[in-house]
Amino acid sequence: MDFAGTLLNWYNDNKRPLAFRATTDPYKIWLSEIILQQTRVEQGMPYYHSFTNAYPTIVDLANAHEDAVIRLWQGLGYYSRARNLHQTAKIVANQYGGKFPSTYTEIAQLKGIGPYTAGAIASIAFGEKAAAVDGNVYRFLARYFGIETPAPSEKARKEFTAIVLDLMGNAHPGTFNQALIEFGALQCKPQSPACLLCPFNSSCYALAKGRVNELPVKNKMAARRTRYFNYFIIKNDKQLLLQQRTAKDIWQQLYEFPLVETKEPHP
DNA sequence: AACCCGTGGAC
DNA sequence: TGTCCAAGGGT
Repeated sequence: MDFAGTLLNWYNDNKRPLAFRATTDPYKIWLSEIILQQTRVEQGMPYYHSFTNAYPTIVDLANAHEDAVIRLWQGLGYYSRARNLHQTAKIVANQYGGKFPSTYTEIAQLKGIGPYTAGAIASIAFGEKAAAVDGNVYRFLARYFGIETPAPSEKARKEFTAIVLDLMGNAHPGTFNQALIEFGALQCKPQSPACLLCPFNSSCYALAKGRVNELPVKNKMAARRTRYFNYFIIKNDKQLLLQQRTAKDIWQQLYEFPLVETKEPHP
């Protein structure tokens, strides 16, 4: 059994029955990919259902008020995803006649869609042979082949894209990409991967070399700053004072209590 | 290329 | 309690 065959057999036996896998609607596949960017499946799934329920088609989403879209997104984080989602819906509705573009090149030009998401949509919704290299794919292949190129980086993205396209062969691109992602998420996990039960354990570089915990090589994350927001709750019997964040900053366009920001907690 | 953008679960 | 970081993309 070759790599693709082994992977697809594993996927057939182990894949989760996720709602966005039960549709061929490019709109819903796109929506699921945007929601799942840097977001766990368990956290994103309620939002996927909320959006598909509130906006059954991409034209419905395009016709919504942006405030309503952002409000429905509230709690998910990375709100630029919601703004780009709405903007892209309007472009598809107005410039593509409500029909989602069907090629990687066209899809990749839309806002909020980068190399990973374009590859995912093109392959899953339209069967185009494109790679969808996310963190799961990078981890699995870095371990399996012993690749030490630090990620995320442009160099790593190109290197892994070429490998995926080669491994894919003539398999269905969308199924193969989802299998690769699901394998990374469920089997070749970041911590304590299930190597004893892994169908690739007889040919995995990292397992053979005892380097499972050293791969993949990751670029160190930028240090995070801590910000302190001190809110004033101003209200009377009927009214609550809120202000909208219009600045190009965190929580742009969301509403909040009046506040002062300080460098230390509790001034 | 480096930094920014959120939230919540795992440890 | 603190740190890490997830189906990344924009600038």
